[in-house]
Amino acid sequence: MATIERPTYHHGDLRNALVLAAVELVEESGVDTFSLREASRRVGVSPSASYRHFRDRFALLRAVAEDGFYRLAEQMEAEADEARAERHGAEGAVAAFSAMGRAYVRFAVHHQAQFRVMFGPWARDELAGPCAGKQQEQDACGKAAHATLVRILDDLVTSGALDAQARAQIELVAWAPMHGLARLMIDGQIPADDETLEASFAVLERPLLIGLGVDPALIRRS
Amino acid sequence: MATIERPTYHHGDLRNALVLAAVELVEESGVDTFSLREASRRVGVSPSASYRHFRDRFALLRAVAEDGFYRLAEQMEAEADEARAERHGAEGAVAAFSAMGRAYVRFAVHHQAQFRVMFGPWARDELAGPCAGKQQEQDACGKAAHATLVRILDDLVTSGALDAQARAQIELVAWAPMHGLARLMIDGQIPADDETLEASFAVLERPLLIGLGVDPALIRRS
DNA sequence: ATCGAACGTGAACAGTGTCAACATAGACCC
DNA sequence: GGGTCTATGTTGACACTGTTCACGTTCGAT
Repeated sequence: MATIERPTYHHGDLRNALVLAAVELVEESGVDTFSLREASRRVGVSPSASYRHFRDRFALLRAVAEDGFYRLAEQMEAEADEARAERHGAEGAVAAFSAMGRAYVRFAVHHQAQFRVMFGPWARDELAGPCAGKQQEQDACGKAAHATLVRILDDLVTSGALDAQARAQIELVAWAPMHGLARLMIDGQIPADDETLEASFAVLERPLLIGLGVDPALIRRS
Repeated sequence: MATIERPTYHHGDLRNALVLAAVELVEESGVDTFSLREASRRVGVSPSASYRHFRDRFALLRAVAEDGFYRLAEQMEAEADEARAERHGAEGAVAAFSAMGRAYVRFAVHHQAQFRVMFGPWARDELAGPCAGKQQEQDACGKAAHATLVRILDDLVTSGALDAQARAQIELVAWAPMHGLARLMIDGQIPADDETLEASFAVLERPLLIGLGVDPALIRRS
């Protein structure tokens, strides 16, 4: 008794449809109340059908996370490129770095529930079972976003904006504050509106760059 | 059919017992699989008994969070005081600040699941129902820990270690990186062992303080 | 056209949150 | 003491969940 009429017996793209529905559900009502049954229902398929594509409920959530990481990487890359395009040399590299950080936090605030799923506790199992396909990409989960980060950090050094010695530290020194700000906002410790976001980001950015030895003259307002 | 023999019909301290059991359960098997029924079972009481003390499952989790915030505040305060005691003036204030940050991250790593509960999405409902008692403390949830933070930050300024103008920013500039580091560790992005903790903390600390304008000479290794 | 594999269905199980009706025991007044 | 009130705990039920198993349906290759 499928809740949605479907012309064909086979769905055709069930896996993706489930992930999409799961993203929606999670954004609507949170991770805790997320139910595999309701996702199946929304897609118009019996609950057991989902088990052809995901070993269990958490496997589906992991797919939601993966989807999030790809979107995040896209977003970060796009905004970083745009920021760099308007400037050149070290200043461009710093602007790209800054834009990437802002994009990170913005993504979190605009996709709160999905962001929570991305860093949820259901990360490192083996994703075996029927979903072993796409082995190539299985671990590329968070890697895409991380690769973007690395690329932009390297630019900071090669453009001369950052001391090569600081390069080893900056990954953590940049990531932790942004991640912290993002979490504090989506978890309700800091208001999660766009103005607060911009203000908080600005407050965080300067001391960080200066502490790392970046010339303050290279830091510009967007 | 209580699973644990209990001499008296009334438990006597059920509310606290439930919170304690919930903390244990959450640390053992994570937040997602946490069940009110199992907490009740472990205490030796029927599931419905819990509803005399908590409106629903999330109310119990909120109590777990509250418990965590008190423990966190204790820990931070203790370690900060200890660090300050060994020094004096501005150097003492900086040492206390640093110790507090380390305590924050350490607490998160040593009480991973509870820390996650503390910042979970079940924060701001109204905690009505039968648990309306202790109205005085209801919102003091995260306040205790936050008050500790404020006190130590003020010390930074009054001791002269920090420019008064930077005071407005430091709350965020200090909190976000520490919170970010903590989350990255408990969520598996960064190894969660004590050595990595100390190393990462050290990497983060310097640029932060310097970026805020603290004299590097005041920063000492613990 | 046939046949195996991939995909989807239905019914079932145990476990869950939650509620309403009932049972017990302590407190408080006489 | 006895008698009532109220806080607390129990039983039994309902709807829902994750998950599995035996069974249909369709697609693709031979």
